[in-house]
Amino acid sequence: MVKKSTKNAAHHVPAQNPTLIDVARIAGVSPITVSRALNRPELVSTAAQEKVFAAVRATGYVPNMLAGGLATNKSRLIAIFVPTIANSIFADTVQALMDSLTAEGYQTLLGLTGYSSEREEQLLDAILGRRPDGIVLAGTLHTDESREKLCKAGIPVVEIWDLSASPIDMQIGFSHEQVGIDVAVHLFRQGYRRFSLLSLDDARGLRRGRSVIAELSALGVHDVPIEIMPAPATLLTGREGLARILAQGRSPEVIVCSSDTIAEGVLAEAASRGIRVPQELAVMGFGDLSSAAQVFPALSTVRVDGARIGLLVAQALLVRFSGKSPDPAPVRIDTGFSIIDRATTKLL
Amino acid sequence: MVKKSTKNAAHHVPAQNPTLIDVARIAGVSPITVSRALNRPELVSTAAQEKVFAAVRATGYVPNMLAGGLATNKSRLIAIFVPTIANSIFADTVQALMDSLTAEGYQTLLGLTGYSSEREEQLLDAILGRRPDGIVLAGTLHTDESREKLCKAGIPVVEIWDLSASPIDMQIGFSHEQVGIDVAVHLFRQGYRRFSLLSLDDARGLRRGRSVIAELSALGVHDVPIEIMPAPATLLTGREGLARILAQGRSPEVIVCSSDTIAEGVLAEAASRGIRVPQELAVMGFGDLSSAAQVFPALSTVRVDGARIGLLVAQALLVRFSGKSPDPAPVRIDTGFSIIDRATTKLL
DNA sequence: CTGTTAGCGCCTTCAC
DNA sequence: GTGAAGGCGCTAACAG
Repeated sequence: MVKKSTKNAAHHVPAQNPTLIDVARIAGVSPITVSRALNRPELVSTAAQEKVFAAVRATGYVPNMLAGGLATNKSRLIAIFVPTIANSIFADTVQALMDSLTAEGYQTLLGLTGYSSEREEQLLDAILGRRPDGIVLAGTLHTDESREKLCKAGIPVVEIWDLSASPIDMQIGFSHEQVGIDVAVHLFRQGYRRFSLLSLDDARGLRRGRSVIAELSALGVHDVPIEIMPAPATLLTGREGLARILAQGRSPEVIVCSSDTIAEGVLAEAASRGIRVPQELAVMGFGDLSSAAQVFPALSTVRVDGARIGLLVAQALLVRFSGKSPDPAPVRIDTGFSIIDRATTKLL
Repeated sequence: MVKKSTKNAAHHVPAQNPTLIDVARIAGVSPITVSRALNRPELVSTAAQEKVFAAVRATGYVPNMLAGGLATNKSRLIAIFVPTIANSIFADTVQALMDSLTAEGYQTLLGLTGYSSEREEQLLDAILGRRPDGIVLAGTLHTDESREKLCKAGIPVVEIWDLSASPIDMQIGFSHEQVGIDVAVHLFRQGYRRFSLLSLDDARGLRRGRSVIAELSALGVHDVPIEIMPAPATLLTGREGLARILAQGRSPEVIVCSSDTIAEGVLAEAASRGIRVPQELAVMGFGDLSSAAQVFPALSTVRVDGARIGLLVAQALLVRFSGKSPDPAPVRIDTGFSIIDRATTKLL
């Protein structure tokens, strides 16, 4: 490394990022005044403020948040864990959350947990090292150590897209069991009796699926088969899923899929086989991913308002940060969902 | 705020995150030895290492990277700017980049620039404040001030998904002009003569479109119309786009779209109007978003290997970071693209 | 191989 | 309304 001391030599060297002290010197005030002018301007006279702002502009000063964070023990960083962002039902949530937080001066650290719990552990450590002010969990945390570490971190945690028992801290989501029940009842009322389920090997998807099966059973429809596909979900997953179901000699009237991506694959496979949807085969998805209806007028789905969840999460966190109450009110919001029936009505 | 001093009182207080000093005390070594054991274990005796690791485990110590970053002037943070992540052609790139960087101990700061250049400015400031070690630009930087700030930040910058003139620093992408030329030539050779373009109001999309028009003109096909839709791209954009084109009384043989999302909308609109694709209307997309072929066997597209770009970016950055050369080799990689023709062959 | 000293850039506390 | 001193947690640089 080249030693470039001699602070005075402001020749044409990249000049090292200017610091608050540089700004103070140029503004002719003390460093702390600069700090205050930038962070709590109400504590500083207008005259001083102007001198400071001028100096900031002149130097192109950008506050070093690493230093600020170290001093205040606040990073203004929120970590959010998601299995993946490609083609993800969480995309809207992440986007909304980031938008809201950015507007309040927070940044987001995205953690892609993927499908390996080992990766997840490492990632958690790495991110905890950044001392985030809050953590949002969109996927499930697979290992117990992870959960423990989270708790010990002593920061707000929001689990989203679910309402499990045993919350770590806050929860903003909906009941996957209820989804299963509502889907089952809805389709049953439409007149469907021969069901097949197609699910990703994913905790929540399976919970929804089991709930569908249980409810159907209560309605008198037994032995509903479920085909489980390995992660990750792609369109091929759906195509192959339908192929398998048909290869088993089943002839369902309706296929309930654990995600829209899979459902779209089913539609593609049906199309390539000349099966008319929904007349010969109805398809139900989940997530209303990318407004699937606009491409597939015949796809019904369970719509979850991902953006709203993101918004609520941001609010909940910001309230926590502003809150003085040492023992904050517990947050547990059921955001609900809605069944969008575009074309499952059975044509008898 | 409740004052919780008296470090000895390790009763059942959340105990404040343990610091390196706590670990050192417990391990019976000096703080710097702990630091070294964790960061450059080769400089520390095995005996000391073991004492340190034991103490780390006992305390659940997680290094504070804010402090570390401040001391080393390295944040191990890479910022990446993308217009949006929902339904984005950059998703694969982001995913691949994050995966590679995470494996090397770097984290990613995602910046969603959206479509407002004002937002972009703020965002840039906020992120520069984190002192990232590198910046990746997937979208275009709209304002000149932004570009200047970037340069003055004095860190590696990688512009991706493009090969414009006047690079800021490194470039990893392909020529959008070349895409236009290749698409034009390809379709012309297939026998198409009546074209319509449908583009988002987006700098690169328009560059591709203009290039298609110019090349077609060179081939003797003139007056190719281009319909420009406002951002953001959704499936509705495509549907409406086709509707407009048809409403103008045009009857193109092929529609060249600026993105797969738009192309999928066109397919949906065509389907709802009973227009057979590709027999009556061929459709060409761009990006090969989420392997569109698997859903739309009749959609041709320009395939870009987004994941590979992400990988190359990570490599380029890591080389820079390891590199001692004060004047590193310039990086400008043409990743190319390929035209995937699934069904544009004209059936005469 | 290990420890000491000093300081990264900022903000808190307390004084004026 | 402003400033001076000290420290946040960690790691360079230099000793030993």
